[in-house]
Amino acid sequence: MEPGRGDGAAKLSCEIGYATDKEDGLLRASDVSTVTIDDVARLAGVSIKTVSRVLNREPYVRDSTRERVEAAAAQLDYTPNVSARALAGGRSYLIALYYDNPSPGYVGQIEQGAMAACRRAGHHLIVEEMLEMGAGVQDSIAAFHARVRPDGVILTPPLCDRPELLAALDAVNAAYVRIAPSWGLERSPYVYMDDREAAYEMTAYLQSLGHRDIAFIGGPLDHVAAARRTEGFSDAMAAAGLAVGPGRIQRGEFSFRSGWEAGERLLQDPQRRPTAIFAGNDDMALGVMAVANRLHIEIPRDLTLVGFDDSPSAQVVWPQLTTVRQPTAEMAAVAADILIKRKAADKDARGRLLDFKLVIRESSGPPRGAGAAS
Amino acid sequence: MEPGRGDGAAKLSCEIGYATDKEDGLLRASDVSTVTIDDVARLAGVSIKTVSRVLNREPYVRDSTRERVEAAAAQLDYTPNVSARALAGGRSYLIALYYDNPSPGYVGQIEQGAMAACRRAGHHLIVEEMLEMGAGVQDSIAAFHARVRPDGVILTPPLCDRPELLAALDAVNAAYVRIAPSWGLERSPYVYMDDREAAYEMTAYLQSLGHRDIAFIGGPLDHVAAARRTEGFSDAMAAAGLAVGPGRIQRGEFSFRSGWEAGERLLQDPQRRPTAIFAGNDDMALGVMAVANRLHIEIPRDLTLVGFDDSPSAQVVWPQLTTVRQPTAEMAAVAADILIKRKAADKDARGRLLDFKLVIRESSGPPRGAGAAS
DNA sequence: TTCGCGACTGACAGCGCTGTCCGAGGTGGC
DNA sequence: GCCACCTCGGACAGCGCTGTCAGTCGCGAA
Repeated sequence: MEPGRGDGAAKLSCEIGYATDKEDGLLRASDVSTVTIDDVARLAGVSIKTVSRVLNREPYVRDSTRERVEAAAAQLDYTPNVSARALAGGRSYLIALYYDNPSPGYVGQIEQGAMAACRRAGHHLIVEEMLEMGAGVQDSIAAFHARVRPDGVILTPPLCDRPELLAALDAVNAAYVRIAPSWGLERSPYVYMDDREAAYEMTAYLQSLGHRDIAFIGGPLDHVAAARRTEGFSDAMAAAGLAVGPGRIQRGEFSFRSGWEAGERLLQDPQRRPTAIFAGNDDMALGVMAVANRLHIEIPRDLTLVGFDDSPSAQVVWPQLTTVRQPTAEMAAVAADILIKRKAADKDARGRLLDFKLVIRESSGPPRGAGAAS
Repeated sequence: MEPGRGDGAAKLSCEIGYATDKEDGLLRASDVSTVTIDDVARLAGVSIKTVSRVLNREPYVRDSTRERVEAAAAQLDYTPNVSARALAGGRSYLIALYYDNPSPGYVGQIEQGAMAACRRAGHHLIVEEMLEMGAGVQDSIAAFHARVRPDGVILTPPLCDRPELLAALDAVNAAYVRIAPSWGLERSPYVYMDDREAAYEMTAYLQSLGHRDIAFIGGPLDHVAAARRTEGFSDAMAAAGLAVGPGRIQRGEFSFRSGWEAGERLLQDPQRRPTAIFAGNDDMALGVMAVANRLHIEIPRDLTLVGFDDSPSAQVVWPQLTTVRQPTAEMAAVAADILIKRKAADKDARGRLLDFKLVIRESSGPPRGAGAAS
């Protein structure tokens, strides 16, 4: 059935043979003869098991032996086969990334961070989109883990807050790390950043520019990170002794449209416009920007506008958006590392805090008519 | 070392046991006792091999037997283990997706399409970012294939046009499908859409709105799809008997910045502005939009602006961008299907053509002062 | 009735690797 | 100088599944 699968000949492992079949229409199977662990063992003059020990960094291998084995492996370009390892040992060398549907830019960042960490450790990333809700999730998770047995799972928000999902993972006894979870911090290791502090700093930055009448557009009520951003804004205003006027804190849904609507409420009346608007995420900031364009309010001359996330779109508008860069990729990398090392956060907490960064671009400036910044 | 790995007890497969170890700091290993193929065989009263036959849809299984096995499998929630299958049979049930660095939105779409196709077929998607160039690629591809042995590889543009990469894949005899390749169409199956036709139709749409002085911003010279878009534009203008004035075809790099620059050249002189600009991709269209905003040119009243790609940002600006939707996800799904079925495109060609779609949004309208459309 | 053939099923041997267990040396203490 | 102990290396049995091959059964043809 499979053409070109040499039977006895396949034993002559060392040589690299290219399959010669060119059967029309049939995709070539990858039946290049492989170098196996006992090729390495033979070349190094040791037993298979010793090679395995070197590979797995087990103790009790003489340095000289270790080096000989490593040299042999390098010479043959030997790489252990993941399936065989998974089958024999407990580990699959696969890390799964689950996501539902946050912005593609966000997921992309997460993916890259996780992938980098995996690559460093000889693991691989396998991506799963979890769309269905409710009971279906349990089944598909159970099935996935029975099939693949990933060494660990990375959960992105808002997925990482769904209780059925966590329950399903617990049921198959999977190791998982959550990124920026909103609750149940005791349930698993997690990685996060300080949203409150970031919002606080951004607000302080606006104040340092000379703004006193600053509006904030928050996110969904059930979104803990969003709440903490609002908190940071309020705290910073209070700390500076600045009043937050009525209607100066709007609620949005983290969408362009909701940002637009909040922007209209804030900017409609020329008499009551704030000099700066701090949107709880970039998408909403872009909504505000669209309103401003329509009303011929020039940014940053007439209005300072800042966002949060540093999404790709933030650089693809004019003026480019001042925003907060989340350490998204790093968070994913740390999460992957935790899973690969099979150790929860090294010391004290199970949560790992990473740093954000203010990204000052062109959409922010001193308020109109202000002299130098305070 | 591994706690809780019952030795003899592990044979009592049917029951689901949750590991009880709660060793502090140590992530739980997934050592839930598994239901294996011989549990199913026992329950169905057949041999392991027969279960395997049913699983793999092999012929020569009596219908009644098949049903009994399927019932048993369903009752036990049995799912075959991928690693074991990979080790024993030739197939890994893993499809790899290689990408370098196109826009995250694009990759996200590709991923989703490929993932959906994989899921339908009981496969999984494993994502690899190929950053390094040159010789490094060869090694890392060889290593990856030795480790993972994916059943097939999906190559996205512009990756799919790199000869060293194709050579490396050929060397390990991997099956791959390319998405929108620019050259070497005979080297592998591929999936694509008709960029020329899409650009032609978009141009015709602009003409139908009443535009006669239309400018086009093309892409990089070596980008075949870009060239075909330019071609479609030119052909449509010629077909309508419309002249393309000097400087009306600009070249960009598919980036926001290059769109901006082209936009400045096109819009700087109020006397010589086109009534419509067709940008070769959305990012460049957004660059033009930024220039227009700055110059207080109102879209679509003073200028019609359209893009190509339907990237996520296209909806996150105001006015929302009229553009061409590429069947990105479908292309990836088709690519995955080809690899899973292990058959090149069914009949005639190795290339599979998919349909695009014009997405009319708010950035396009009749030229200023025009009455009804022609 | 016997033969032959196609339909169907099962025993068996691995795939490439790791965990377990055991045994051979070497080392140091008394 | 002997034994206990530590250090290191190898034999062996699978992990869970599939390919191969050798059957067994039933049924129409000879």
